[in-house]
Amino acid sequence: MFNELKERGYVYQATNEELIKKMINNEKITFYLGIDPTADSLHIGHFFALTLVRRLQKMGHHPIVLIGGATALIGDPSGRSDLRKTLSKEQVEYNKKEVIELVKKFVDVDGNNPAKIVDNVSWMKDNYIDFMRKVGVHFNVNKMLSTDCYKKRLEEGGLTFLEMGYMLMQAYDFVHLNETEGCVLQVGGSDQWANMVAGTELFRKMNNLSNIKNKEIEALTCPLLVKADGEKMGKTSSGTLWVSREKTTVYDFYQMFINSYDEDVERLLCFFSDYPVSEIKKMCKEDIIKAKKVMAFEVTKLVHGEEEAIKVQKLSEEIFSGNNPNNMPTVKIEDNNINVIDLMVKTNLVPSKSEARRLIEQGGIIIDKEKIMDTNYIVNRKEIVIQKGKKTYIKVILNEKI
RNA sequence: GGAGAGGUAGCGAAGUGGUCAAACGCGGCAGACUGUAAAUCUGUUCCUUCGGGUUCGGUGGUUCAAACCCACCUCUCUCCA
Repeated sequence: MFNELKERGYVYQATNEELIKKMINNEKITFYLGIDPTADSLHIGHFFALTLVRRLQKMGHHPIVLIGGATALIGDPSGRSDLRKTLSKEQVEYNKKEVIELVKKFVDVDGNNPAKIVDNVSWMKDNYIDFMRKVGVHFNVNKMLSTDCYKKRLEEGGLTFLEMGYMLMQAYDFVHLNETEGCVLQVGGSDQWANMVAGTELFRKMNNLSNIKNKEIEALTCPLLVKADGEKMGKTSSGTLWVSREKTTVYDFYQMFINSYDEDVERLLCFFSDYPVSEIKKMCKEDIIKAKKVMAFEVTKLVHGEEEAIKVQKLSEEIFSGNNPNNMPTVKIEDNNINVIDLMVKTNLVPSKSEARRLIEQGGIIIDKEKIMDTNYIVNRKEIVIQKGKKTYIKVILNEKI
């Protein structure tokens, strides 16, 4: 079972790979993944980590998903070059609700091996002195500063004590979950490595168990979801790629994956589909375009459900084969006899009139299959399909009471 | 608290009284080529009623004229405590 995870590319760093392998293959363990509710939705990176949780859960291991209600108030400095904006308590409360709902969609919280969802705010109520005496003593600042995760913050300067506190909290979470839930493994993205290792070390120090075998707790990271160009996956021109359809439409979500680099397809299929690795390799070798389609479909299915995935795949194919399907992304506006430029701004196709004008001058606007070169073009039909560049299509219905 | 260095368009970074809507690089967008991929080449990248308008941390000031000079404020960094 461990080998399957490894083959699929989930295993990046491990505190003790042999031991983790044994745990996963021979035991039914309790493990956890932490997510800080720093936004009111999850992005694709969170979702990726959750697919590891799903896989472990399917193998019979017991998942805990920790929602970092306390840690979100501090803000993880890992890998950052600037101080995180501090969130208000109300904001975190709201985010928590939204995030929990999404987590419930992706990880089984019913059935005979339900995942448990916990919030670290419930045990982070210790007073400061107690916490510092219990946890703070075990942290060596020199050592903390030498870790990679503080590197950028250190280079940019201005690392605050608040941020240093983050690691102590996350480390303590692990110890606490071990005490209360018997949790022995933490999984997470590789950016969390230092925080996770801090947890295993804190555990050892607090229990003074360095020489007792089989009493260890372990950490396992999966690689960061990056594209072939090294950029983090999920950054789009309109912002982050979210997994809630209110924040990123199913269509945009699907398009994001269908536009992936060829080199990324195999890896993404390993993560987001259940096809055997050998078959995935074969698929990519034989027909990369087809494999890409399968990949985009599978991710969309996982995130938005099979019905939506089928719908959106069909839609995408129709649009890009030149047809104008009914359920194309549609915008309704009140006007009639409207200038193209105003229309483009009004439908949010472009942020400004200048941008609209530029696009037209460069031949990037096509309305009902006719290239528009005149910035004074007037649209007087009831319904048009407007195309911006090669990939953006919307249908506009005019003269509609909103 | 003291001393110094800084804050320029999405980012990095030039510019230090008029010729600056501000070089250059990255990123973004569009065009050509393609496979809704990559690479490459070309154009473009504050807003505009195309007259102009509003930008260079903030607020005042000097000047015919300020990103550039002065004062105060604010934020960041480095060194000292």
